[in-house]
Amino acid sequence: MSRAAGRPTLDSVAARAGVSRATVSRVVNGLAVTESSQAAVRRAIDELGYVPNHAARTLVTQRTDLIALVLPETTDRVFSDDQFFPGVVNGVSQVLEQADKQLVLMLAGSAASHARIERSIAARHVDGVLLASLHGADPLPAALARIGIPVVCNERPLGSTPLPYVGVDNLGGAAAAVGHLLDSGRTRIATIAGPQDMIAGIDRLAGYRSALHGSSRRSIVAVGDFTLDSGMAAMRQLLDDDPGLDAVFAASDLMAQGALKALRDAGRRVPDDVAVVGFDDTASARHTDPPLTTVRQPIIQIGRQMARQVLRLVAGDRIEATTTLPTELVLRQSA
Amino acid sequence: MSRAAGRPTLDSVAARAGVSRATVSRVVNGLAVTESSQAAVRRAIDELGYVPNHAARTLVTQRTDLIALVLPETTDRVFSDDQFFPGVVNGVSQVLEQADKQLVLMLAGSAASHARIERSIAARHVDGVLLASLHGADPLPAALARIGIPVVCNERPLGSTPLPYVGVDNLGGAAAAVGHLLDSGRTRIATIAGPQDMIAGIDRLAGYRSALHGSSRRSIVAVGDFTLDSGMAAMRQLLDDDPGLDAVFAASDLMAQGALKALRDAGRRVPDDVAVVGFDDTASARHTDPPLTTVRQPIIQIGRQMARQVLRLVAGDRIEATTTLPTELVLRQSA
DNA sequence: CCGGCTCCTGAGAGCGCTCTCACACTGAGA
DNA sequence: TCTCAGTGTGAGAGCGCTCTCAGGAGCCGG
Repeated sequence: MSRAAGRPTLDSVAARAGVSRATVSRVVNGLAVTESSQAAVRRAIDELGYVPNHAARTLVTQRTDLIALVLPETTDRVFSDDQFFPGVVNGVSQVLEQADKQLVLMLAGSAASHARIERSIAARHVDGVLLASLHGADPLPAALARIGIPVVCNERPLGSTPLPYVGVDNLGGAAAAVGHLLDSGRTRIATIAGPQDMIAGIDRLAGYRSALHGSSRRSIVAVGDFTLDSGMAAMRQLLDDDPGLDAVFAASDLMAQGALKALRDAGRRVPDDVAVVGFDDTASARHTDPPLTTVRQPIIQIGRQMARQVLRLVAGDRIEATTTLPTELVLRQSA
Repeated sequence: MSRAAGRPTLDSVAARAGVSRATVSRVVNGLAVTESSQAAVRRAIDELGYVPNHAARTLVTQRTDLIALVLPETTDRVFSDDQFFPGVVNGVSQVLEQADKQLVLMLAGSAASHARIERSIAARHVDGVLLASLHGADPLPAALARIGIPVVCNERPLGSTPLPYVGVDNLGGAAAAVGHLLDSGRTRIATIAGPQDMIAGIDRLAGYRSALHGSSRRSIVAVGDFTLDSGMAAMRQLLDDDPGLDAVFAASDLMAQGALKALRDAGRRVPDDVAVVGFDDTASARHTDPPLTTVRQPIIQIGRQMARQVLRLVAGDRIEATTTLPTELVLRQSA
């Protein structure tokens, strides 16, 4: 039979150390206390194995030390195959760990889970919210803004709710990719765009267009949904539309891999017949055949920066509404 | 200026509904209450937008409704490229959502984060713990067992701490793969094993050995760490060791992809010269060249089952210590 | 018409912590 | 010697909830 009624409390530590509860609290929270009671309290804490009760602390401080990462996609898609989500989680968790906060993961696939997440956040179950992978008409940003909790988005939220966000230079990256294709003498440059209800899809297409605009080249566009299969389908369609194309910019590495497959199936050599550039620089880009030239976005940095920003909001600081991280063209063999 | 002092409490709802705090609590928790007060309370809750304070509730019930998923690998590796982690998260989160629990993600890369996680769990910050990707000498299982919190592991924990776990039939899957290679007439069958401080690495190698044992074939082994690069290196070494080999079983799809690359570089055709079988059936297995024959493990089910088990432990039920999910050989073109 | 039963309700204690406030004690300055 | 800062400490209220317990209302049989 173990000792009755569980864990030691502030009171039991206080009793053992021969001081008041308030003094123990001061020691635990690092406030001024004489050397001697300090020592006595520390010894009592060690001997009793005291660990503060988080709920009790939360009840009075109104802080939970929890940050939510909300992924409002269908769970299948979030996890499908690109490495965006794990990278962001990684970055976020690095920063939260240093700040001694915990990460609560909320996947919002269904309408029901949407409601549940909103309720949980309205209940101030967490101190702040990170919102990733936003789609066009998502009502969550507006709902959170109404609740008035610190929120930081990944990429500029579509719709009318202005929320601080951390994004990457999609436009510049796409333009750099297309610029590289132009510089290397390609003349008929197509693009496989991403979903047009996501900033990453929209802005990368815009970057493609703006780069072509400078030259007198015509734009050739097919739209995918960032997945490999959609890239394959889009590439086939592009070849149908314009068999003479000599380059493709795909808005994700996965779609670029699909394009590579479709091109191989169609008997085109890469990069000899058709140059291919991707976007993301995921781990697999190094291993495609040929290795993929692509636009690197600093995924872990995105996570880190989002976490830093939300922590500053939680702490009551003001932050700049917009952070844009640079992208970088990585040259390999496919273009 | 907004209304003073924040959110409505049980008391304010009670006042508005003209009943006592206890009655409101009963309504909120679905206990017996007359029709009329029921209605009055519901109306008051709606009008006030009342949401229960989670910390206050936790303080008295001793439940947090939080389940931790601990990934005690270096974060880089967890997220590297295979899809195991996202799949497990997905499954776990599906089940937790239904049970109205939240998922707390804890990445234990460094020793410091290890300590932090232990502290957080010792403080009963969560109701239960899911432990994945265990490595050999990890002290966490023992530490958690000592704390006496509900824990469910992914795969049998190495070391002497007996904890309930959910695993897959690694041995049977590997044996099936090798059996298929034997059946199709391959005679010199090598394996690229996984890390030998992880169950998945150990058992898949054992499965390979046991299948070969039945025939009179010699085993040819190289060890990788589940990554593509390690698979490539291992394949090169195997070709050095035994240029006449005609089949390889790789303990992960990623290593199989590395093997595919190394074989192509060495001028071997797959499957004509060398057959290749992987393990996992990740999304990318369908897209390798040639498409990968592999052993499918039901990753999402693992997550689901782990979550179910830990919820039962939290609820005070007894559970069977061991759950083994089936694996299944998926035939494609590589073998 | 009364005792006993069931059912619902309200009062109130208490979960473990933080934080304000007042008090005791020191030492410097008048 | 007395006042006045300045410093450390303890008492106690209160965070918002659950849950026990006693009491009141309603209904039955006697």
